Amino acid sequence: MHPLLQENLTSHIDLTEEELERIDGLFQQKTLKKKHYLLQEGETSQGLAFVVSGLLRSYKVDSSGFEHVIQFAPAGWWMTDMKSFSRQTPAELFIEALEPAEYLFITKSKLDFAFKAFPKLEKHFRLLAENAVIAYQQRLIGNLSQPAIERFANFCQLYPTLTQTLPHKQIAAFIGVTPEFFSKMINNTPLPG
Amino acid sequence: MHPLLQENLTSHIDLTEEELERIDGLFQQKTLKKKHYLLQEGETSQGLAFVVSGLLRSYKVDSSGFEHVIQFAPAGWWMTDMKSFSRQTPAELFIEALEPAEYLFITKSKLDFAFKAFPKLEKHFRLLAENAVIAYQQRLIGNLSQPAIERFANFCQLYPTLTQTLPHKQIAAFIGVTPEFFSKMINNTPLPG
DNA sequence: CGGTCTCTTGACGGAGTTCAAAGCTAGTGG
DNA sequence: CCACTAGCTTTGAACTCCGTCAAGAGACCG
Repeated sequence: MHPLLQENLTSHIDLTEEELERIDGLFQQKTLKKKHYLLQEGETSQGLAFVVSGLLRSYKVDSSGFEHVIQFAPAGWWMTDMKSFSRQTPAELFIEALEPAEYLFITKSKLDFAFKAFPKLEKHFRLLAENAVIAYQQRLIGNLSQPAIERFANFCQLYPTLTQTLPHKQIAAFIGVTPEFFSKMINNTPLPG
Repeated sequence: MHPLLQENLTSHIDLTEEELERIDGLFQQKTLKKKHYLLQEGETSQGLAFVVSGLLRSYKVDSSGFEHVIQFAPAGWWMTDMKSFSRQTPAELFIEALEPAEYLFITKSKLDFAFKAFPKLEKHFRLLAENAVIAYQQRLIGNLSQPAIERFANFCQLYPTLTQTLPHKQIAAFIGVTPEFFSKMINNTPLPG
C-alpha cells in the first residue's frame, strides 16, 4: 500500500498489516494528464480518488459560464463530487488535473464492500466527512463576513504550498473574485518601507 | 423513544426495538426558552441536539458584530457546532432558540460509547455528515455564483415552512445580506398584473 | 402606555464587476 | 530552434450590487 494512503487510513483507526493489504487490493492505481478530466458535469461519479502526486481541482461552472473552484487536492487529499458519489446522480462539478497526477481510485461498490468487510472504516470516513463539514463551514463564514483580501490570507494558510505555484486565476476562482480584481488587489497592498 | 428520533435513526440503518430502547436511554430530554442559549461562543460543546419541537439557529458573530446564520433547526433536525463538538475546542458559534424548543441531547462521551456499543450507528452518522457536506457545498456555490434574490429563492425551497414564519432579519442573516437590502429587494420584485 | 425590536425608505459610498486593450509567458508544431 | 498561438496577467474607466448611516413607522410585550 502507498505510504500516504496508509498514513491517511491509520490516522483515526487501527488496521493490521493484513487488513491494509486487503483494503489496498480494492484500489486501482491511475494517472491523469494535465487538463484531463476525472469527472465531467452530467456524468455520474464512479468512485473516490486519493491523490498520490500532482494536483486535482473540482469546480462548478455557473449559468454565466464562470468557474468556481470547490477544492484543490494535492498529494494526500481525497477528491470526489460528494453529491454525485453519495447519491449516484449526475455530477454538477468537473474534476480536472491542474498538474499531471497519480491517484488511487476506489469505486463506490468496492468502498461499500469495504465498509461491510472492515466496519472500522465507517469511523474513518465519518471523521473525514466531519472534517469536511468543518472546513466548508469555515469557508462559508469567511465568504459571508470577510473581504476578498482576508479570504486570500485564509487561502494562503489552508494551502501554503499551492500559494506559490498556482496560477492567480485559480486562486481567484477559489476565493470568489474575478482575475482582474485579484490582480488589482494584490498589487495594491502597500509594501513596508 | 420519540417517533421523530426513531424515524431519523432508522432512515439509513436497521435497529431492533431493544437497540432503540438502549440508545434512547443515552439521551436526555431538555427544553430551551425563546432567546435562551444552548451554546455560546467560547464555551466547549457538550454534545449533540436533536430538535423535537420549536426552532433553533446557530450563528457566528463576526469581527464587526454582524450575525451570520449557519443553520436553522426545526423539528427533526440535528444541531451542534461541529468544530467545537468534534474537536472539543471553544465554540465560534452561538446556538439559540428562536422559538421555545424541546430537544433530545446526547453528550459526546455517551455518543462515543454508543458508537462502540452499536457500530451500525457509525454508518448513520457518516451519512448525516455526508449530507451536511453536500448541503454546505450547494450553499457555497450559491454564495459564489448567485445574486441575493436567487439565494432567497433557494432558501424558500430549503426551508419552505420557515419562509412564512421567520423574521426577515433572520432570513437576511442566512442568505448573507443586510436587513435593509433584504427589505428593498423583496419590495422591488415586480408584481404580475 | 413606554421601550425595544422589526421593517421600511432614502441618499450616499464602496467593494467588486464588466468590458476592453495591451504586454507577457509558455506550450506546441513544424 | 523558431514562430505562433493561446492563455495568463495587468491596467483603466464605467458601472452595479449591496452596505452604511439615518430617520421614521409599526408591532409586540411587560
